[in-house]
Amino acid sequence: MSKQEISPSVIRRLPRYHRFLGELAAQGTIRISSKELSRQMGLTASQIRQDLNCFGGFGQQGYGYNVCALRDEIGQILGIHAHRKTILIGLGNLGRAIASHVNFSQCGCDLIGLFDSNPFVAGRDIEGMQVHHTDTLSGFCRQESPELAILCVPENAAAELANKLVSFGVRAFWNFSHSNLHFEDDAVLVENVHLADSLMTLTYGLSHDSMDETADSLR
Amino acid sequence: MSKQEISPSVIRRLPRYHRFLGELAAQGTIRISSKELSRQMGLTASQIRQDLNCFGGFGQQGYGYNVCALRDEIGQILGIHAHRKTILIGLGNLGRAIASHVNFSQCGCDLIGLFDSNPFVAGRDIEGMQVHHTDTLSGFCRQESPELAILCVPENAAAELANKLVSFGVRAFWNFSHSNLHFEDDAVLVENVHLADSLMTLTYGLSHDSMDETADSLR
DNA sequence: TAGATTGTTAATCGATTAACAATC
DNA sequence: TAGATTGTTAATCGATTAACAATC
Repeated sequence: MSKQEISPSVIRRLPRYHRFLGELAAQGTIRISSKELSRQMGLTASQIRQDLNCFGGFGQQGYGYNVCALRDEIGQILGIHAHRKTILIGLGNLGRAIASHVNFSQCGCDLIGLFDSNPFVAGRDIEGMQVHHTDTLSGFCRQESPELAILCVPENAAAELANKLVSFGVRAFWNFSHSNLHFEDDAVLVENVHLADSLMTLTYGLSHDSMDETADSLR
Repeated sequence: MSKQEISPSVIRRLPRYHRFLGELAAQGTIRISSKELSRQMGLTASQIRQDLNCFGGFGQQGYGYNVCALRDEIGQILGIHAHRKTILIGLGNLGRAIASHVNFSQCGCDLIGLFDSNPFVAGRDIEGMQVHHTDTLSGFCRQESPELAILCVPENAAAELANKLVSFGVRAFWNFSHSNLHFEDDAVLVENVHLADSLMTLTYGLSHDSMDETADSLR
């Protein structure tokens, strides 16, 4: 159990810290102060120090933070060395893109199985992995015990599938179907990804931008 | 210009309201109270009423909200009827998935051009649209004046490309390259999407779950 | 009218920022 | 030592929740 409950806002910033520190390390930067890091990330130095001190004192007064050491600490906190067994269900356009585009090992995940309910897709090879038919999920899970499932299935199939997977022992869902998964049992973790929501904030921004004539003429 | 500046937290909830109201409408629900909607969405009724009242009084005391009318209002606020001219650059796995998977018109966007720098990709047809070579971007933008660009290019290509596009008049970026775009000029809108960040919050959750033995044994 | 539910103000809570003593 | 920068406490700010009068 961690010291205290860490707030979601802090947790959501951790991957970003990890990313920036990785870039700094790649550039050969050895040390960095919270002030300089805040400048580069567009945060305040206070916030960075507060965030990090949720987990421990990783810096040194008068010196700052060692880039590599801090990155490693954050990686540990995130659990990126955990090799969580992960399966992906639904190999349409999006599923295939996720399978090939996301760096799973950098996220602490091992992608060990691909599944699709379409018999013309099952059997094919994608990214050097064979796609299994969803009918074989039960047996696969009994044997491999995956912890995390990525859902790239149609909206109407997601809830039923997820329930089944929970009964097979899956404890976390990265859900790209347009549904809103939710489990009473909050031992089951869910990230509902709605890409369109992110695009719509741009649509909103464009409409409410003072530069914009369309919006102006509408009011 | 809108009444007051709306907070980003409210704006980010709008697409979600829109989505839920759409589902309710599809189910034939005519009216809904903030209380019932809050139950279904996992929010508080207070928050819903506060959020909506940023934009106007869309309800009726003693009755609640008309589902369709409210949905239309939120759609207007988001600007989903704007037909923003949109281009997508980079038709690798992810670019192709975005092009085919996202419902652009529902987001107020018209996807009018696909571009790739690879001459073997340029010329091909994707989703019934011809892919142009990135060399033709300048001319295309002069002619069509797209407002929004979706970047599915490699990290190292994103910043330079984005700068060029701004000079061509593009005012908003949906950025899937692993870079962090940022413009001093805050008339340029940016949504940096880092899919892996979302996955990592699950990794974190699995590691800090009390059920988890790996994490326990590490402390 | 009575009941329901909004719109809105006030209270609370949490997250961010500022300040500064501790210390490398 | 002097300077820099952390870790941490206190102050501020903003967002969420609660309460209730207005009103359909």
